[in-house]
Amino acid sequence: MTETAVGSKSQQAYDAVKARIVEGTYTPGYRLVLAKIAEDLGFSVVPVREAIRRLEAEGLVKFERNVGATVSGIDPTEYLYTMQTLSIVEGAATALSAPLIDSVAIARARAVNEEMRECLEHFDPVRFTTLNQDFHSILFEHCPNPHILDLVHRGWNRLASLRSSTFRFVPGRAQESVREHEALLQLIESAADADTIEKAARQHRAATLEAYLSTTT
Amino acid sequence: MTETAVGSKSQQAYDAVKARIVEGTYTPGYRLVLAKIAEDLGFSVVPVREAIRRLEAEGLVKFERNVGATVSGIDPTEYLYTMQTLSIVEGAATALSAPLIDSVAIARARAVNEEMRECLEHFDPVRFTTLNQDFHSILFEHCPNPHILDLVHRGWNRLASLRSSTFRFVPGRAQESVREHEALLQLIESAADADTIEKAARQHRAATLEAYLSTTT
DNA sequence: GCCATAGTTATCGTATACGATTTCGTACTT
DNA sequence: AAGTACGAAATCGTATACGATAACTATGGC
Repeated sequence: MTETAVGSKSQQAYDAVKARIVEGTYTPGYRLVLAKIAEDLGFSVVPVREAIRRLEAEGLVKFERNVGATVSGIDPTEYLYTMQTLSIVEGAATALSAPLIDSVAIARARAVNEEMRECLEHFDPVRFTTLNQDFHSILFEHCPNPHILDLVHRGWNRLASLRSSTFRFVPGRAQESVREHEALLQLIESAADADTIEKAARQHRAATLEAYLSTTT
Repeated sequence: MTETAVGSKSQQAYDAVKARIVEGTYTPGYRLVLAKIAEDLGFSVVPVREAIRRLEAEGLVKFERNVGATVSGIDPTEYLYTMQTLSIVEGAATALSAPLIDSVAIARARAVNEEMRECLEHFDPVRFTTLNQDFHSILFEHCPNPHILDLVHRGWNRLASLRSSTFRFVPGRAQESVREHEALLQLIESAADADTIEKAARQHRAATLEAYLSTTT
């Protein structure tokens, strides 16, 4: 058995659809027709329905009764709300996580940040954004409260569909970002109090949001 | 048609099961058998399945593949996590909401708090807890970010099943709580800065959690 | 007398089928 | 020519049916 972990067909359907949304095969506004997806995947509509409902609960798709599901786009307002929410929960998660981060994790994070710095030369927004997630994951992943961690993951998920291009819109922000990362690491290393770390982490994300907003206005 | 607003059967099933969990008909650990619920409600299992999945996404039920769903209990750890999460998101929601609260809403909140104070005489934990939710709802309901608001609602939902008795365990906390409410109102009235309000709201909830924890240890 | 194993039952997972609702196109009326 | 009403096609919502999985029970061997 090479594919033990696949689980139920609902699960497979969930993974498949989610993957296509994240990788951009299904773009925002795309009409998700149950029957068609079911046929593509090779099974019936029932598991697909469940998968869609789960994605709806996570906010990745919008569902309208008797009409159908569409990939929920991120209009600027939606982006703002999501980022703001993420700034709050991620800030909290990072603060709670900080005391539990050992020195090897710090080193890993610093290495990732170094890669980001190098990446600034011949700037690749997609790669930069991936590294950015890696960096922050290291910081908040030790958060002992699974609920908060779950909220952080959901936030990242919601951004996933446009995540690949976040820094495309605000290239100038990238350098600041790398600097703030280092500052954040030093706060954690020096065992700064939770409130300070939370504020810094929240502010870091809020700054990215503001940078984005200033390009559109 | 006297029941226009009921919507789909999935929705009805969702509402029905959720109601029974909240009101305590289905206690934590209760085994939710799809076929039985379907029969009770008078329709087939398919809509019930979807309802259960939604409740799972909200954390009200736990689902195990090929085994079934049970009402997710709140062991002390779970309670701690939920309260901590709620303290963070509710604090943020209250701070964001504060500038938008007009004087009539303040007056309403104050009236509710007055009721709570009266309620202290011949203490009724259930009524007190209901009023407590009313009070806080007034404060955070103006939060302009729907995602955060949604997280707050989910948090309250998770607590719903044991909410009716929260203050039964910590009767001493009730008086402090009323005092802190008034302090919170004054902060909002005086247009205190967001950070101050957020801290106060968060601390208020954290204090309830600590009071609860001190009874068990 | 206890443990292991096979059979049974309860319950879930998925497929298929059909009725319900919405949407879109077309023809008819003004 | 524009608007409305009717009808057809697409899609969703739910029911029923059956196969799959896991918990339970009883029986046999040690």
